[in-house]
Amino acid sequence: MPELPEVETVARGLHKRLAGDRIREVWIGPHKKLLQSPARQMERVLNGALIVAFRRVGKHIVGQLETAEGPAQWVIHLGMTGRCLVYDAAAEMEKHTHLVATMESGCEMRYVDPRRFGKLKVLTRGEFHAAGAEPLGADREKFYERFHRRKTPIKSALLNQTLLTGIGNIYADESLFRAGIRPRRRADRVTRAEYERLYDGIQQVLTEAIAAGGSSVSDYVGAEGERGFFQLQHRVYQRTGEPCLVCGAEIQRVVLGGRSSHYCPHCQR
DNA sequence: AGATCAACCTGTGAGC
DNA sequence: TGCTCACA
DNA sequence: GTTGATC
Repeated sequence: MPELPEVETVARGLHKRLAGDRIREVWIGPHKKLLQSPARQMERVLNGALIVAFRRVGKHIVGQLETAEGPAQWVIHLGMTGRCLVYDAAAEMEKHTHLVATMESGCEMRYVDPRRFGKLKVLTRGEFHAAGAEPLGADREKFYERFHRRKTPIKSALLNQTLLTGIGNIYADESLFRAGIRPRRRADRVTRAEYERLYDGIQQVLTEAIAAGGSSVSDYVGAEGERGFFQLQHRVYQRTGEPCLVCGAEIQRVVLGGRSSHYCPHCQR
């Protein structure tokens, strides 16, 4: 599942391969629900656009474009199974390919998404901004202020993208493990000291995951098809029934808001 | 306000 | 091999 | 992964 570290990896890969290149031709598939801008507008903006840069904003990939009409932005959300891949030549078209941008250099950027939960749009005015704060380098005090009065489970708060943007199921569980906090603890019952540990845990987990190229659970791959390897360092996520790497206790699984949560009953309180 | 569940989709692996 | 169920 | 309805 693409969360902040995976999206960061993809954005860096796209930037490396495509910055400075120009889109020569765009093909858009029939599933219009993926589009948050009309297909016509998407084609008009992308066709002939110079790719200035790609960057990550929360879980969004933002392509900075220069078009005949002026600057524009290409905003991509990968949903659960979206992939942005750069192909060298006209490789065989993968199943579930929904958009192909052929570059002047000859390579193609393809958006592939089996479940079609992703979203694509173009903006021709204004700067794209995510609802919540970036977790990496977030202000410690603001982080505490925004969380500590909530009655919702701490894990639900971490998944709330209007508070912090970019944390998903994997990194919420892994951060809570590092902080020693159970996912169901009410956010307003988490102590100040625990919030300090949680903040540090988030920084560490995200930084390490980015360095590892993200987590390749299910079929996540980066822009050049490379797998991440942070899944090898998961301490609780999808380790239900296995021994805790710290204390040996059995990792537990509970469902919270319809999503699996994994924790060590001994290390996390 | 918060919790739960369904919806949006397809693929995969487990178990019978 | 095929069906169903759980899960991402 | 996100959103919207309902209790």
